[in-house]
Amino acid sequence: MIDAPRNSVFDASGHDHGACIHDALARAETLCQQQGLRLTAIRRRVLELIWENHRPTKAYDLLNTINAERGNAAPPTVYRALDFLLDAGLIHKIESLNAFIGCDAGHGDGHPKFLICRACERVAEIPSPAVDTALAREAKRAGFTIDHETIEIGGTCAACAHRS
Amino acid sequence: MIDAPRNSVFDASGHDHGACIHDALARAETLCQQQGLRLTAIRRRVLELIWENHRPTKAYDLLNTINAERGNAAPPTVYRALDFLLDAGLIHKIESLNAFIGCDAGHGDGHPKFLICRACERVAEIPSPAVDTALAREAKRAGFTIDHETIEIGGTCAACAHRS
DNA sequence: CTTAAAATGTTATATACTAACGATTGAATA
DNA sequence: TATTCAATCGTTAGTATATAACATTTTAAG
Repeated sequence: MIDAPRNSVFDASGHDHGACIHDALARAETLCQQQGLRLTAIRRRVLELIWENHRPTKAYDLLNTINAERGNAAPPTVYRALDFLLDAGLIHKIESLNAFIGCDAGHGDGHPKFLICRACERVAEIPSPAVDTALAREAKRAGFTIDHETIEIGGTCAACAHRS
Repeated sequence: MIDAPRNSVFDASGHDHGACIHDALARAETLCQQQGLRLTAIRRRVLELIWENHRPTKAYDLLNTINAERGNAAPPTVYRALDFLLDAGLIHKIESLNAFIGCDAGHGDGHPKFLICRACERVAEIPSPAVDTALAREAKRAGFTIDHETIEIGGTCAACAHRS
């Protein structure tokens, strides 16, 4: 068996989740301040819920939670917040799950890529310049101009494989 | 400007679409025969409609067409056919579009990867062993076992870039 | 033929997302 | 500080995507 590398999302040991959420929100505050964006109460709360969950989170789960808290949320309430967070680069949408996850900047400068464990439902954002390079080469061969990449790898993480 | 390679889906010239549909259905018949699967009338018709369209095709568009033809189709009619075709490997789902496209085996032995032109809505299934290799290496590093890859590259094909 | 499994029909419902418009808030500036 | 205009939010309604559950029909195998 191969251990998940330290700091991988798949390695839950040594993960101070409170600090993790706090850091993510602090980064969001900073980014919004720098860019002149307004991290309003709803937007902040949605981002916080996504990080608290620390798994791909569905829009309607967010909606239910927010409704329980404030009582007056409708779908647009949540979808607008999600759109804002997506545009700001603070979250990503996982297309294959119709769900949203906090951006941990694990993709570096490249396009985001995800390893998605079907057993524990956790998602690791991985960098891979080699993948970007290979895709860029294929696109060039086809004369294709890349706007956006959806790269979602489903499977089983080391911890879950070990458990079973 | 770079021309799309011959035989690319993005190169419409020289594409005999009638033969293309015919070949796809013949391949499906053969595959089902070999595997003991039943390509029933509905399943065959859904596959045919997807190939006729030759673009990512929505479930409810299929539903409307089939309803116009047979009059008694409900969502499960179409989704069951789609599930069968997906399981048989005869079509792929494009997650970022919630749509389905015929498998042209352009991925070879590797995982399917798609270039999706937002202008003409065409999709090319591309092989890229280099991408597969790079992803396999990343997965191995993380101790992650890959089941399925969703790789969908959105952008503009050569022909559409040239037109504008 | 009989029978059991596979496939389909049918109704209902769950989940995902957006359009449209009025009310409120808040930052910029007259 | 009062005004104003754009951004945000509330609210209603509707569209789009997908599945659950169960009845009926078809089909292949015994």
